[in-house]
Amino acid sequence: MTKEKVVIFWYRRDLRLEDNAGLYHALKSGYKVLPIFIFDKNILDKLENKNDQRVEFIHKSLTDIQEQLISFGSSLLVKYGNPIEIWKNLISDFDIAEVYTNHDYEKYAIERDKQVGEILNANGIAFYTFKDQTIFEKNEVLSGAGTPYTVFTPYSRKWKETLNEFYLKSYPTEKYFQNFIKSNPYDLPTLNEIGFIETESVFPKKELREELIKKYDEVRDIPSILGTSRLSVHLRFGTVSIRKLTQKALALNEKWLNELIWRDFYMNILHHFPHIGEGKSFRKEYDNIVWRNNETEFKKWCEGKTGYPIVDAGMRELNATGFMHNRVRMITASFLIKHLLIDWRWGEAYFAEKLMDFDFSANNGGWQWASSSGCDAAPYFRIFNPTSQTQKFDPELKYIKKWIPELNSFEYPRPIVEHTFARERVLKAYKDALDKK
DNA sequence: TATGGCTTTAA
DNA sequence: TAAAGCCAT
Repeated sequence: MTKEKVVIFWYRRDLRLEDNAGLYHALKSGYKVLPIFIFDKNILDKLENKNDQRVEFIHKSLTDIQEQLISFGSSLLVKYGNPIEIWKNLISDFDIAEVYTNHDYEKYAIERDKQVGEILNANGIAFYTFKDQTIFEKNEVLSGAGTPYTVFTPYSRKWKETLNEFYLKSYPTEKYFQNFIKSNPYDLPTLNEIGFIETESVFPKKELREELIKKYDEVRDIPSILGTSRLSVHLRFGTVSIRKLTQKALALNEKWLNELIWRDFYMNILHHFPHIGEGKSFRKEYDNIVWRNNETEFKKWCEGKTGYPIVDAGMRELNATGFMHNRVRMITASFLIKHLLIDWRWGEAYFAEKLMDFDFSANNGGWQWASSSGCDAAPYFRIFNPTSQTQKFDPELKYIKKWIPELNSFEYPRPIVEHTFARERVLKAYKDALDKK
């Protein structure tokens, strides 16, 4: 008996059924659609922490999708292994007509997709990919001269000019759910089977708190308030649609819209300047800085024991929850780089390991901003003063006390370095490096 | 076989 | 950004 020809939709960081570009096109292909997800051994094996909340988040999101699919007689197929090997097996297990997926702009993903595409094409299978996780990508927002923007403000202006209703329209996938292939439910591998353990994490809700977003511009900088959307993890894994959120942002709050545009901006920067994906500074002259890279101090920073309360509170929030308020991300990053004169890549890697919402382009963009090596970065002589940042954004020490209960006891460490001394030290290091060119 | 300018395309 | 299709007069 010949197998029925199917189209495969490959889920990656777009873990939702609704308003999903690649899924929509798959469902309209004229073939029955088998949705799949691959737990990538190459990525998972590098995660040292076996109670990684992100793996659990993915697992939970897949379970949600699975429940919906089962409710109308279809099922998600979830595999665990090396994607190249998995694809070879899929090709022999199914009679695949076409494969659909959404763009991913990270270095590893681009290489993986290229290899998968070659294998599929060699077997006569077309591989179709779509923009889904950004509003604009690649060359859709360019300057008048046809070059990519490297400064946010003109980029955002052009972004807003280019925007129209069409770009925000939802893909009505729900009209075509009958085009998923009917199947008995496939078993999802358990977390345990892929080498991880349950953490009983509580994840932020994916519903947008509209009343809060209306006041976003007033409260977003106060880390003691839940004044931000807390949707970053959902954007990271695509459990919410960027088009729907952008519609909301246009209606609710301009400042918050700008945050979504920053996200597009950094993803576009990664596309146009791939050297930042290879551990290099956006501005190459900043790779001449001679870092101190003191491992003991780095460890203290990681553990939240620098003796600077706002820095320590942030690092402890990160360690305890996998999240850090964005204002505090800037302060802790600036402190590591400029007060301790430690290579921003060390901090970038630590955030990458710990942040539930970790996204390469946004994380790298943020760290290069703080280190002054990035596009549209803070000037190198801008050095956050932890004390005045505290006075401005946590004057009653509410946030700090939440994370440092021993603040006023002898247990709390003395400052690791004196502010004015550190300031002069880093200014000289930067000056020396930048003069060298 | 009628009208105007360009490109492509649908959510 | 709404509605279509394709090329040149």
